[in-house]
Amino acid sequence: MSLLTLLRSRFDSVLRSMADDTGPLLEMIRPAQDARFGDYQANFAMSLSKQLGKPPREIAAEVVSRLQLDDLCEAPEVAGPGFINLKFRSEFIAARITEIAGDDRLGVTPVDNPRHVIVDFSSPNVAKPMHVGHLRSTVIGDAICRTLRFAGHRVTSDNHIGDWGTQFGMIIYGYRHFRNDAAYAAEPVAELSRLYKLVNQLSDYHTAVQKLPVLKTVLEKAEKGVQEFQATLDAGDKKAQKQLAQLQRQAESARTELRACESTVANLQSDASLLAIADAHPNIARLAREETAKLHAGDADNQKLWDEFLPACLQALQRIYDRLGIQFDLSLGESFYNPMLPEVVESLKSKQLSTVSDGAVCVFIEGNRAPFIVQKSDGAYTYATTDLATIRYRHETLHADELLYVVDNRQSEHFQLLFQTAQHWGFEKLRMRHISFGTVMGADGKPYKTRSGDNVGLESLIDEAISRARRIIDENDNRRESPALSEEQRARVAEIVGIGGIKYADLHHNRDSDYTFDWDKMLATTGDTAAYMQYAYARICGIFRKLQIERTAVRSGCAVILSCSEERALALQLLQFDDAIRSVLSEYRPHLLTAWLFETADKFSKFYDRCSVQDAETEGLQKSRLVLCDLMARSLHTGLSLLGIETAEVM
RNA sequence: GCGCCCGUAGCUCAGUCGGAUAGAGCGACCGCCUUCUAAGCGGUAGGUCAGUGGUUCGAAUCCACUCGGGCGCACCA
Repeated sequence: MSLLTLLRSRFDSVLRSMADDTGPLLEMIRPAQDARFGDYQANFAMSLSKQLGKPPREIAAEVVSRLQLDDLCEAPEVAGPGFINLKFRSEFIAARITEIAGDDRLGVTPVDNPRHVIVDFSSPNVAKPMHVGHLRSTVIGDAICRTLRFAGHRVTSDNHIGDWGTQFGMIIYGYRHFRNDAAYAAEPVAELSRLYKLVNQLSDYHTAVQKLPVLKTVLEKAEKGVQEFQATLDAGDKKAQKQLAQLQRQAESARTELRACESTVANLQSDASLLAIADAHPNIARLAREETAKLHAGDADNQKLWDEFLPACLQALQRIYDRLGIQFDLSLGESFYNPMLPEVVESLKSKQLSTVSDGAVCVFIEGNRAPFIVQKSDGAYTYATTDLATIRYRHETLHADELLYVVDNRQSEHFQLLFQTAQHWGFEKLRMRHISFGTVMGADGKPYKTRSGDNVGLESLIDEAISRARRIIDENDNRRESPALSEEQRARVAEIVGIGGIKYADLHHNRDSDYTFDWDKMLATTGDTAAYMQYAYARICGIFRKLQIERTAVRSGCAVILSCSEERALALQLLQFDDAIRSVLSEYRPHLLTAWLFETADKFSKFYDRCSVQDAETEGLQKSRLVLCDLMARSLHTGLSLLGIETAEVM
């Protein structure tokens, strides 16, 4: 049982006689903020004071007098306005460590009510190379799956691949008109990706050409508006000043948009051969859309091309997942749900959930102005329809209890509408949750892009991380009197550290926040990084190597002695792994696990610094320290593995 | 115009659905290797928690407004 659960159950029996609902009060028992206040603190007395009409300190004293805690804690102390400070007895901590020393689960008890959770993450489009925008979903989703599984839930990871959207029309169009056969034969995915980009570029060009005069007019109007307003402006009128600023912002954004448009046009026109192609395909955007429509309508030729393209595309994706060490139980793409879509719309209609508006079949959710469009006016279905079909399939066929969607926060409105529609549609019992996350930013404060403005490819990102890690490893090992690593080991460690660095950097931020991508911080050997944790792990392995002791030899029958504050702090920290896992899963926030890992590694480093294992005063103390070391190593290894991060025995 | 999110140390970020003197890492400065991996450890400096008002025993946290920034908003996914 976790320490918190244990404490709370003891408090619960006392609080029951004082309050109807003890839940919120028990929530207020937490790890102490400051070591001076002990290990844990209970803060409920103050909020209980009004309810009971007694001073908080009196309440706290009464609770303390009735508490049965002697076997766990020193005598509780009432402090300040009514805090109850708790300190575990060192004998209790030592006994618990001995108990879990041989436990594969490191003291983490499986959940009481396992659920079947389907986690929908990564979800790239095929034919477009994966880029840094897919990183967070992939890494966070994987960490959530692993943690849920470890906690005892049944988990199905599902990659909802975009394999049926408009990009296929573009590829088909490109393939028919611009294909380079030799390139296609050699590297089909690269060639398809080139074709996609080309068609996309040509479409954008024509759109930009059309938009140009409109944007010019908009800008002129906006600028004129600013001038006129300025002319009549009363300098003392704050409201007018604000209005002016707004008009100026509008003009500025019109200017930005116009410039972007102009540069799209200029870029293409600067390339004569490209311009010739563009001129020869003036309606490329519409024609590409029509290819998509034909595919969806069951056109045999397009279907044949799709069947031909898809395996190669999936294989390319798989290569990246293999490098990242990520596996999916299912990869049911959009195409899988295509046959179910008409029925979904029929069902919504028959339940009178939908209305037709401007020719489109829509579900209107109260409080939302925007409709949830399930069938466009041209008869085509949307991703809303697919998402509904997916929900039904996951619940009725896969028997999921809970669905998690690891998707960036710009889609939050879509998911709100989706979940509410699904609830009205009859899935009230199914838990559905959008696990949203922020954007990966560059040093310039804008979404992370290459210098030329393209998305950063995931493959090159991985390569870069590994090669940077390799440089650090070489430098360190070469500095030693006799290098500890072979060429093969260095290459392997570089992968572990490089990929671990990418993942850790992502996971250690609260997922809601945008975060700034920074190579130097990501692969720093100091501070809160994967490398620091991995290094701590390798140092422990070094102790066992040096003393020529098998790690498994200390997992049973060794008494734990906590002879100094560093040992005690480390031991207590290790007992909190269970609570760390719980906290991660309560709102699906992996950064709470990175925080625990860092604190643990930090406490270990202090222990390592001041408590020699080799030169322990007694044999018993050495054994005890070996127990702590082994448990520490396994906690680090397990904790990192829940984040999808590997460790090396030697670094 | 409507809606959602954000503003915390020089930088990057935490801050556990209201709790004690607001934390960490990096950077800066000062120390520590004849001793298990110094990719380590100890210490110092650094804050008007964007601003104003409110709610109460108590606010970075809740409410209102203001300022500043980001992102969505009808047939793309």
